[in-house]
Amino acid sequence: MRRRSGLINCLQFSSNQRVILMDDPLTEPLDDLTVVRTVSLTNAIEKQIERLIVEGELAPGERLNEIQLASRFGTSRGPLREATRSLEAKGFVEVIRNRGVFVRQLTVEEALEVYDVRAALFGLAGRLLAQKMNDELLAKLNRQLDAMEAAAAQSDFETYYPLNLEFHRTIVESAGNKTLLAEYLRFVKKMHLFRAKSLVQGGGLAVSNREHSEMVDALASGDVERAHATCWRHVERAKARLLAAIEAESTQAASVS
Amino acid sequence: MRRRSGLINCLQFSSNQRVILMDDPLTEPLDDLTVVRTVSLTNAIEKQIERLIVEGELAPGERLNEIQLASRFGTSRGPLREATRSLEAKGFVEVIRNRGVFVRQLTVEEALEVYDVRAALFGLAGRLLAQKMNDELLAKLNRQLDAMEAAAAQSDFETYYPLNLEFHRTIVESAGNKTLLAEYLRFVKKMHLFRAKSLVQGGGLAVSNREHSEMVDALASGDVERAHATCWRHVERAKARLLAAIEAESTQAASVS
DNA sequence: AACCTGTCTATTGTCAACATTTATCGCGTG
DNA sequence: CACGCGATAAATGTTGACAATAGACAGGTT
Repeated sequence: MRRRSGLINCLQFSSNQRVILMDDPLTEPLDDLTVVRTVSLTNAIEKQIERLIVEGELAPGERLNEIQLASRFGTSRGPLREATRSLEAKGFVEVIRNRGVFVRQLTVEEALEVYDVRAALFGLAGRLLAQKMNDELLAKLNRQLDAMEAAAAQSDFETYYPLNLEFHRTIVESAGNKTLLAEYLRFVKKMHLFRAKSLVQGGGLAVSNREHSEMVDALASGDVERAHATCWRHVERAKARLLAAIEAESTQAASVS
Repeated sequence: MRRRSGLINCLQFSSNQRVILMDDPLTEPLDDLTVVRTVSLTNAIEKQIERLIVEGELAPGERLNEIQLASRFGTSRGPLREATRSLEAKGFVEVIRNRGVFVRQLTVEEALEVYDVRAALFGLAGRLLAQKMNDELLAKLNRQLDAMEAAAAQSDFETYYPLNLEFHRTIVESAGNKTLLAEYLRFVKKMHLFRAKSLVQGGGLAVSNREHSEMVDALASGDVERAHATCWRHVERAKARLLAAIEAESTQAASVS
């Protein structure tokens, strides 16, 4: 099949052959078709590789084999290379000339750097949101708070973690600065590149939720400076928890060996 | 010349044919050659396009013709497309499928968004730097302050502007957070995409320099919160000046028409 | 005159092939 | 046995060609 001649164009995967792009008017409604047309192969591939990285199938430090990935996605190397160059610019992979593309690895120092930047961005979100807080939004945040508390009470981490992400996203999204949101989300994703992902995600459910309550209170108070400081401090505390976890890990490893 | 067979590989330009990549051991010292070997064609092209955008040869909204640019750089379209995908991820161009690549245009709203994010990042820089200030660094900042003051006294904007950029860069760079520096620089570059570039660069030399003095004082005081607030406010004031300039421009245009 | 329609052209999307470099592995030598 | 060295294989860098799309334009119709 050298040419797909406008029939079917799909991205296929290892175990579950998932169809991403459809171009067949017989099997697909017309509305979806127009959507499909706007997505380039490069974009689709980029998203898929990003997924593989975030979900851990591609581990930090691992090399991305162009030929292998291209055949897996059912495309040539051209679009794949374009996708990896985009991912490089976003900081998810590292390209070394004549050597290949590698999933970016975050050192402890870089992870701490990212936390500081995230703190600054999240602080800005708090500042902006405090100025435009309304009842509807407050109700939404309180709902999310309750849901997290319920999950925390049962120590249900699988439920808690996505709720936690969504809560933070709501705050940044509601701040109303799209540039800020895009950067914030990029940095959150970037933390997945840190070797000890579990350490990042860990850190007391109940403790975290107490901070979340404080944050909502500060945001609702309308006190811009307080909201700013509270949101900033929340990320700083997460950074401190990570640091503590790393040190606990290393002393434990030292005592074992 | 189908193959360059390891002799000369150059990027050529319209009026002045500038040689960017050299691979000829006869004309180029070996040290430079090794450097050249590590730079991919894609990277070189990307940097050149970025230069064309920042210097204004490629105006915001303008389309980048792949064939034309590729022939101008003396390469094929492959590396060029990779370069544009990287620039897209960095937010300098916009890619529309089957239509082409366009130099990104910043609306007023987006420009103001960028200012807010920059304020947050620069505030973080101030916070970090206040904690690690030393005599040597303070002397450097004061030297830059003096140089700017001298240029401002003569209303020599051509000298003042790069000094101003360098001063801010010194602060962010000295903060010691590489992630922060990279993001900060990207946002500064992004402001070049705003239609009214002159408005961004404008805004009272003397006024700005008074703020710079305050900033250095705050950084030297060791008071983290004060340094944070002062640096943040400096960017916020620049934003306010831009906003005022835009409104002055629009009212002027309204009165003329 | 406005509008629709079919054709044509310029440009982008994608691919397969070739050139070049790096990594691997077996082999001989000190 | 360790170490360097050369042939081989595999992967990346780059290219030119072909397919498909969007925009321009001319011609006919209402």
